[in-house]
Parts: sequence; C-alpha cells; structure tokens
Amino acid sequence: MSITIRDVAQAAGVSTATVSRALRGLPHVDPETRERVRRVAAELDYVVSPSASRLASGRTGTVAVITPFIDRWFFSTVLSGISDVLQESDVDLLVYEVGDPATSPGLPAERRLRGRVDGVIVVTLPTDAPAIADMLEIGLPTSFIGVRWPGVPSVCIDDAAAGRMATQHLINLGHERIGIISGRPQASTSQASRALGYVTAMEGAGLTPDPSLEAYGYFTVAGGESAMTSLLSQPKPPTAVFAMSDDMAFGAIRSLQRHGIRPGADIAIASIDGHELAELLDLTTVGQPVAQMGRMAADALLGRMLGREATAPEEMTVPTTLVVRGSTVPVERAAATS
Amino acid sequence: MSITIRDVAQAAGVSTATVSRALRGLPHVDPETRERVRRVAAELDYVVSPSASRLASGRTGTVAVITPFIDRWFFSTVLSGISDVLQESDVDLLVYEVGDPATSPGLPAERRLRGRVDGVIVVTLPTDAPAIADMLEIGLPTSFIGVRWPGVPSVCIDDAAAGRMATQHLINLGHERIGIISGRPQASTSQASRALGYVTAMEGAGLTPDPSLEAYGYFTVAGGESAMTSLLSQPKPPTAVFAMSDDMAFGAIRSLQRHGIRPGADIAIASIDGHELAELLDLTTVGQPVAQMGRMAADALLGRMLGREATAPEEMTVPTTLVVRGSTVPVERAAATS
DNA sequence: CGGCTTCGTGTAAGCGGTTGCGGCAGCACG
DNA sequence: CGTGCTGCCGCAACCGCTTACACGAAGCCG
Repeated sequence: MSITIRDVAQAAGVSTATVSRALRGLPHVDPETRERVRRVAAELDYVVSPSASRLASGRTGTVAVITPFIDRWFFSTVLSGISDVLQESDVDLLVYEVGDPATSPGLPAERRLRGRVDGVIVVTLPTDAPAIADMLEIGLPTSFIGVRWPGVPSVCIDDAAAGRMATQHLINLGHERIGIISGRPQASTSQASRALGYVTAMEGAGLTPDPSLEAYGYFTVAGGESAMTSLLSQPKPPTAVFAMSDDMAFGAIRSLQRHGIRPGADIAIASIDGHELAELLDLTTVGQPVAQMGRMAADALLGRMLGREATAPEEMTVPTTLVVRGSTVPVERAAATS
Repeated sequence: MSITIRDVAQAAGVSTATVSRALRGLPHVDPETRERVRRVAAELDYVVSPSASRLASGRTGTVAVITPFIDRWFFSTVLSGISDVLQESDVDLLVYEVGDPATSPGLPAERRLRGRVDGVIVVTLPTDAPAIADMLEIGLPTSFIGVRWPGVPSVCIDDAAAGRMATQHLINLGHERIGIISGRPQASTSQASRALGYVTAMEGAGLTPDPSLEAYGYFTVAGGESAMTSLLSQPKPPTAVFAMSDDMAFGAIRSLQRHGIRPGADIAIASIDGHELAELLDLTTVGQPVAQMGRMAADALLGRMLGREATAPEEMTVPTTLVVRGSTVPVERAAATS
C-alpha cells in the first residue's frame, strides 16, 4: 500500500540501513550514494513513517504545550511564539488545554505525556505544586513560562517590578487612593509578586494600601468588570486602579463606562500585559514581550532536548516596559478636563 | 527500563494479546481476566507506548488542525472549541500554524501529515485550491471551517447573509453612503460572499455601492485603521461603514478616534465576528458562534474517522445574530447628540 | 609488504504493541 | 455419545524504522 523504506532501498540498490542513514544526513555514507538515495526517495514520494521511526528511535519529534487556555490573548500569543520556533526545528506541537487550574480537575494526565513527546512547555499554571512535581517525575525535558521551578528553565517577567512600575506611575500622577484588581484570593506566585510590587510602591511613597480597595477579577474581562463595580461601590472609591491584567482592566473600563465615569479623566487605570487592544482603549499598561517569551521557552526546551545543557540559562527574565496612554493622566490635567 | 505489555502479561499470568484486548475493552475476554489485567496494569503504572500502538494498528489517535494563525481571536477561539471535543474523545491535538496564505509559502508540508494523524481540520484558508486539493489527496478524513469543498464536511456561517444583515442594518438607520472595509483585493470565497451580501443589501435599497468607498484592511487591526483612514480622506467620506471583521472595525474605530470622530454619533460602523471585546468598544457586530463552529467541525471529523459516515451533514451552516450596540444609532439620534 | 585505521555498507536484532488464526474447553443439540 | 458452536486465550507474524555490530575494501604507516 504505502511505500516503505524497503522499497526505496531496493530501488536504490542498497540496504535499508543505508537509506535510513542517507536520508537523515548521518555520516558514514558515500556522498554519491546519499544523493542517489535521496533522488530515489523523492521520486517514490517516500515519507518515513513517524510511528515506526519513533518506536525504533525512542524520539517523537514532538513537544507538548500545557496551557490553561488557548483562547485568551496571553496564551494564544505565547502559543504562537512557541509554534514559530518549533516549526523552524521541524518539531510537532501538541496542545493540551487544561482549563483554569483553580477549578479544573488538574493537570493533564501526566501519564499521557509518557512516550508521546520529547519535551513539555508549561504555561503559567499557578503554583499547582503537587501536579507539577508529579509531571516532572516523568523526567521529560521541560520548560516553564511564568513559573519558577528549581532545575527547570523558565521565562518570566519580573512581576514585582511590573506591579511596582504600574503602581508607581499612578503614584507619580499624584494618586493616593489606589485600588487593586487582583486575580484570585488564593494567589499564584506570579500574582503574589505583582501584588507585592503594588504594596512596595505604595509603602515607598508613604501610602498604606487600603484592604477595602482590593477586588478580584479572576483574570477575565467579566471578572474585571465586577471587580471595578465593587470598588466603585466603596464608601470612598479609589481615584486610581492598578489591574493585574489587561483583560481585567478592559472589564474595569466597561464598568466605568456603565457608570458614566471616564477612564483617564475621572479615574486612572493601569495594568499589565501589553494586550494588542490596549492601545485601542487608550489603556496604560506594562507591556511584556509575550510572543517572545514563548519563543524563548521553546528555544530553551529544544536546547535541553538536544542535550546542550548550557545553552540557555535556567532562569530567564524578560524586560517589561511601561506604555503610558490616556487612561492615566496627571491629576491636575484630569481635573482640568472634567 | 520502562515497563511494557509483556511485564503486565507476565504479572497477570496471561499473554500479551490478552492484555492488549483486556485493556482496550475488546470483546472475547473473560470479565474476571479483564479485571485482573486492569488491576495489574494499574499497579505497575503501565502506559501503552503510543508509538508501538500506532505502528501496529495504523491509528494515531491524533488530529491536526491547520490554521493560518493561532494568536488571533477567531482562530484561537475555534481552536479552543476543537480542543474541547477532541479532549473528550481522548484524541491528541496537533497544531500547524501556516501563516497568512496570501503571503506564506503555502500549506504545511502535506507529506508531514501522512501517518502522523488520523484526521485534519482546516480553518479558513482562503480558497487556496491547489494546496487544499493536494492535501485531500492523502485521503485523510478532513473537515473544514469557513470553506466549502465538495465531499468534505464543512461548517460555515452564511457569509452573504451576515454581510447583508450588517449592511441592511446600516441602511435601516438611514445611511446611504455606506463604505466597506474588506479583507484583501483578491478575495477568498468567504470574503467574496460578505461583499456580495453588502452589494445585495445596497441594491435592494436602491443604492449603488461606490467603488471609492471600498478599502482593504487585511483582517487586521492595523489594516482596518489605515483602511478607515483612507476612507476618511475621500472627497465625500461615507456616513457609515461595514467592516468584514471585528478586528478591522477595531482598527477603524482607532482611526476615528485619532481624527476626533465619534463612532456611533458621527459615523456608524458595523462588522462581523462577535469578538469578545466588541461589547467593550460598543461595536455593533454580526455575531457568529465561533467556538461552536470549532466543536462542530471536530465532531464531524470524529464521526468520519470512526466511519459513521452519516453522522453529520456535509454542509453545516451556523446561525449569526446581529448585536446592535452604540456604534450604530439612527441618524436622527446621531444628529441630535452631535 | 603486513597490520591497523578509516570508510562505506549490509545484517539482523530489536522497539512494543496489534491481530489473524488456531486450539481448547465447555455446552447445547440431535 | 458424537458433532458443532461459542467463548477465551495463546501463538506468532507483522508494523516500518533504527542502530549495534560485523565485514570487506582502501589507505596509511613503519
């Protein structure tokens, strides 16, 4: 039915071993022979059977990406970056969408990965320690995005710095009652760091974070909206808000719109992500190079997979940059326009 | 090293054949034996080797999704829907991001799919006829999203109806000079249908589409922005605009903002997609059930793969619904508020 | 010129399952 | 009691490729 390596070997007048070597560019093959084999294989439109190759070699040429979501901006962008570099190296991309770790059953069947892939990239699973440890036990090369783990290459932003940067920006604008829209009550490390950045900036400016000015947005637009709504209902609402993600800031803006409050003019808002549509909404945000984070993680993983241990440093931190837009304007100007 | 089916067979006191049958729920196995095998396998933490299983059976338990992008809303949402149903059936998801078909080299190596997957889902590749035909030649079960192809199950919206709906809405509002932001000059079938819907609605209302009021946005935010900018620079700019995608409408809105023109009040704008953030931007849009389209395509594919030919109809059309928001208000009201 | 690398290639033993076929009870039926 | 099923299960032949090892032919050295 389908044509096999044997057909090629026969047609080229060599053994299957030689075909295998020739086609994969292995040494110890006469250049002339190699060329002939290549030509014959091309003529026959031969394709190596991945299954057979995998079984025999133990390598799958496949990498799994484990991500809570694939339909949210951050994750799909990361995925796209990963896909870029994997494709360059001719490695297949297997995607496991595992859902919100806070509510879903947990990691994918770790057992599912065994023998199925050569490496794994895990994207921002909040510190789901046991499940992760469990997964690492398979002994597969792994790299993380958004999580630090001893012995595993990981690429993160400096969350604390990002949180500090956004908050400091609001402080510099003259705000003192600065609210915060966090993710969830039980924080992941990344979230905790952003919160820490917020607190650090506040205290550095001699301000005391008001616990009543913290609301949870669960990293979604809808969550951000209700978080902002609840902040607005405080007896003394904030004059500025730091949202931990752009999506939540978007929701917050919607809430403001509903209440007839103008972002920027009436209340300042800044967040973290650098979402493509932040510009559209005139949202000040601390941008992170999301696609590049994906690329770096993939590069690091590929390095480990090929055994080039020292290729990438274990902990990679990518820079963030504050992008100031209309959602944060100095108080005097805001006052002037209102 | 790793434990194999032979270990299980030995531990359970049966042959490997029986283990294989027992574990896969095949008939002709004594319930008691099956149970024992299951227990032993669990104790040993046995996992079948995918490679071996694939090689022997010829089935891969994997589906490939071929998509131009993964980091754009429409595609990542479709992907997520696909992922949902695939996961339920315990089928792996391989993703091939092939880039904009208008500029990229073309489809993925069709040869790459051979033996690697049991089925393929192709997402909205503009009519890239030769490449698609080429791909279908492998004879893999396939399903399409956004493209019709004889003999292949496909799920689409009624693009013409969607285009008509959006345009008619603008007409009903009293607009006569209605511009259109299309994708690219050389249209895909889907794009052509949307354009047709626009023309149909216009002509139905006795209006003649003005060719100078068409601009190309290439389905991106940036493209939409420059398209709108060029429309505005016309000697007689449109009073309303139909954009073929929300992303382009977003860009258009940005352009309007830059020019100090208020969407809704000064110029009406409606588009197609039902993007999550359309509500935020108060954009009128014809919503399509994107995630569900992914789910349906996956279901149909799974059906074909299992040989249940008649499971899903070949051509599936999902309904779209016009969601009216602030970007389109009746002319008199618009005039009143301006 | 003999022994030793170095090259190029072939032989064949796996890799770990799947599955067609055949065997062997146990049972119903004539 | 013989025959024919039916239900379970084992045997063993693949599936198609990779790779350790062996082997012959050159090429090199002293």
